[in-house]
Parts: sequence; structure tokens; C-alpha cells
Amino acid sequence: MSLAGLFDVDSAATGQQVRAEPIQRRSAERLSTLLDAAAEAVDAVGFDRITTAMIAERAGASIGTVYRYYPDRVAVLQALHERTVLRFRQRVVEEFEASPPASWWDVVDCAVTAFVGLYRSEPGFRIMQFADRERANAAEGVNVESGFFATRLAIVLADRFGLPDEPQLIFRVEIAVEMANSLLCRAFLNDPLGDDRFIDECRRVVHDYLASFYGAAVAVPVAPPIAV
Amino acid sequence: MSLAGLFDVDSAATGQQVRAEPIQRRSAERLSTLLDAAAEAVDAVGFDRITTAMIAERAGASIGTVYRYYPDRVAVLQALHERTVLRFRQRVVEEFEASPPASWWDVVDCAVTAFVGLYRSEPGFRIMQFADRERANAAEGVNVESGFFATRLAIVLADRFGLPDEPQLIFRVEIAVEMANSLLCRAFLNDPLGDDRFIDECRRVVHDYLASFYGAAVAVPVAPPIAV
DNA sequence: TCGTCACTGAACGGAACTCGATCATATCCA
DNA sequence: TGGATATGATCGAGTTCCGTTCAGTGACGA
Repeated sequence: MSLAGLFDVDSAATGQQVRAEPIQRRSAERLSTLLDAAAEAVDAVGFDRITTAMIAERAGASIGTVYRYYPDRVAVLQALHERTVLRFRQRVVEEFEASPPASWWDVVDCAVTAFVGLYRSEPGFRIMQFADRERANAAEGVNVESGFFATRLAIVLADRFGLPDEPQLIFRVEIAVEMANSLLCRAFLNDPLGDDRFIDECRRVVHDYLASFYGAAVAVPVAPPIAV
Repeated sequence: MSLAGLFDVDSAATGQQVRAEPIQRRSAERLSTLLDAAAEAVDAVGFDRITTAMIAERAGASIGTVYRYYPDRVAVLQALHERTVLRFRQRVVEEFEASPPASWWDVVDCAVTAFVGLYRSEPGFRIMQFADRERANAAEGVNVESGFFATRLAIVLADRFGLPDEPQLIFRVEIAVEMANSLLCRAFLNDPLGDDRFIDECRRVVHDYLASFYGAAVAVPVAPPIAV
């Protein structure tokens, strides 16, 4: 089973946030243009100050078009959040392909590198943290995003690197994901390039936490790492 | 120097959020009533869906009264956040007095216990996490809240338990605070009583992180702990 | 009794959101 | 192939809701 397959970027169980599924090609483009506009707006004025008019204008569309696709203002931001999470997962896979992980801590490094890279290059990536918390209000029953990502990550770690496939593994990976997420967001809070002290400490903390259970000995290199 | 003194609950350098300082007694009551109402509203409908009318109504006041004390809607939430942070610090001090910490990890335990206790009993305590992130937009220059708390905590740890008073200490305590905050918020995300697995793991993680630098050996018990 | 503090709620402005009219594209049939 | 028709997609003026103001009224202290 390939790493890319495990992360299975297509099977994103998307929420019901889209009002009308796009039929014609142009509407698919519209959808992504709207999200691009929202992402720009996030960087320009921050979450709260975004207006639907602002999104429409930046996307070269009218207000009505926004509401054709999304039921309300918040739904646009949720959709942006989902797309951002998706792109993060894609980037993690790309990192895997660029420098195949030889051990479980390389996986952690890839994920951190992907996160940092996107924070620096992807417009509106700041939205990664806000919705994690915000979601709880909206959809009570829905599982937490970080839990979903953590579960998939745990599968990779178990399948490819021999970490024991217990329920505990998922829990621990979720702890690691939560910690990493908060420390990385902190790293970018006042520094647009990310404060390296926090980024480095994030790598160390997550590594040490998982190593306290799974040590370095469990690592099962599958392929030699490629120097990049 | 006493623990309470270090946490020095009075010297909260309050932001400029209040429009008119209360002169008569009744207006001081109004202020706290308004914040109580806002806190209830946070629990009832969540941050975004709070309206000024809702706050006024719950407080038994008119719209105009809200705006007499706060310049805008966001300011009310910021004030609630500050009061919540203050109460958290007070509760930490109470925990100290209830069971005087004998070592630095008792301090960590007290802080976690205080956080969990307030999350369970204090209306609107959920606001603790949101503003941490949100603040960054509003006041660019202002230091992060967690940084402020971490700094004071670091002073206690250095002063009372002999942890080395280096700049590194503050940084590490801030890392610890960020991790604890995220894990505890996660604990309450789907469980109003707090998921004990996350709470317990939070204690363990923070302890292990700090112990990796300062070990158990550095602990300097000042007074025997009181059984409660 | 007077002056100041506190409170009220109708009115204003702006942003979220709706909906019927209009344009663009796909499908069908001669 | 071209034109008719249906349906997807877009538009934007209009409606509603909400944040905010302010002039008028009530309450308290001197």
C-alpha cells in the first residue's frame, strides 16, 4: 500500500457546505476562484473583517454567485478550510515522494516541513488553526479534523514503520498532531516566516513524545532516503 | 515573595477596552452583569453568533448601555476574555493555597487543575482559547497572552523551585503553556466534562517536557504539601 | 434643587442574504 | 449543421438583520 494511497487525497468526505454541486466546467472554476479570493481576503484583513462583498469583488463575481454556492459567509470559510487541509495532505504526500521517509520520525519531519512550507507560500493558510476550534460549534457530531488526520497518519505509521496497531496509537498520534499544530501556529503568530525556535522545538517535542512510546528501535526503513 | 504576589492578580495591565470608567457603584455592577451575560451567550450560541442585542437582553439592559461601556462588539468579548484570564490566574493561586506545591511539577498540576475546574464551572470559559489566536490581528505589537502568563509562571518556577533563571526558561514554559492549552481545549471539544484521557496525557506531556530539562532533582520543596 | 452620571430605544448605516430577470451552455431534433 | 429549447450560471437591486449612534429621560449625589 503506497503512502499516497493511504493519504488518499480524493476520498475527502467533504462536508455539506456546498449548496449546488457544479455541473458545467465554468462553475467548478468559479468555486475555486471564490476560495482563492477568500484566501486572499483572509491574509488581507483577517477572518472577522471578511465581507461577502469583498470575496465576490476579488473573485470578479457578484454577490449572488457567492450565495449560489455557499449558504452563508461562514460556509465559505469552512470550505476554504477544507481545501486548505486537503492541500496540506497533498503536500505531505509530495514531501514523502521528494524524500521518502526511512523511519517514523521522518514522517513527522515531512509533516512539519509541509505545514511550514504551506504557511509560507499558500495564501490564507492561517485558516488552518481557526476552524479546528470553530468547527465544534457548527457540527457537534462530526469528528474533529485533527482526529481524522491523526487516524490516517497512524495507519501510515503502523503499516509502513511497524508501530503497533493498537487503539492507543491513534490517540497518541492525535496528541502529537494537536501539540504540533499549536506550536506551529504559535511560530507564525508574530513572524510571517515562522519563528524557527518554535518550529525546531515542535519537531523535537513531537519526536520525543512518540519516541517515549515507540523508541528509535522500532523503525523499519523500507527504502533508503534520497538526498535532495 | 509569595506565590500570590508573583501572580499579582491586581496588576492586570488592562487593555483600553472600557469606554467609561464606572463612577457610581451601580455601573460597576452593570459592567460585570454585561460580562456575565456575554459569557452565558458564548455558551449558548458560540462566539460568532453573539449579537449585542442578545447581550443587552440577557443583562436586562438596553443596547445603548452596552455601548456606554464598550466601544464595539469585539471589545465586549475581549473584556470577557481578560476577566476569564484573570479568574484563571486567581484560581491557580487558590490551588496553590489549597495544596501548596512542593515541587515544580506540583505547580504544573495546580495550573492544569485550575484550568479544568474553571472549564467545568465558569460560564463562557471556552473563550480562553479563541482570543489567544484572535488577538494577533487586533493588536500587532502586543505580546501574546500565553507569553505573558508563561513569563509569570517562569518567575515562580525560578524563584521558588530553583529552576535556572535563564531566558530559555521562559521560552520552555511558553512551549509548555501552548501545548497544555491546546490539549486541554481538545479535551473539552466534544466532552463538556473534559475527556480525562486528554487531561491526564496533558499533565504527563508537560511534566515530561519540563523534566527533560530540569529533571526531578532540581525540585526544592519549600513547605510540606497539605493534604486536602 | 441642580448637575452629573446612567439609561433608553428609535433611527441610521452597512453588511448578510434573497430572488426574479438575464445570459451562457448543453441537448435535441429537423 | 443550425436553430429551438431547457437548464445551468450570473447578476444586482432590494430586503432584512445587526452593529452602532445620539438626543431625550430617569436616577443619584451634593
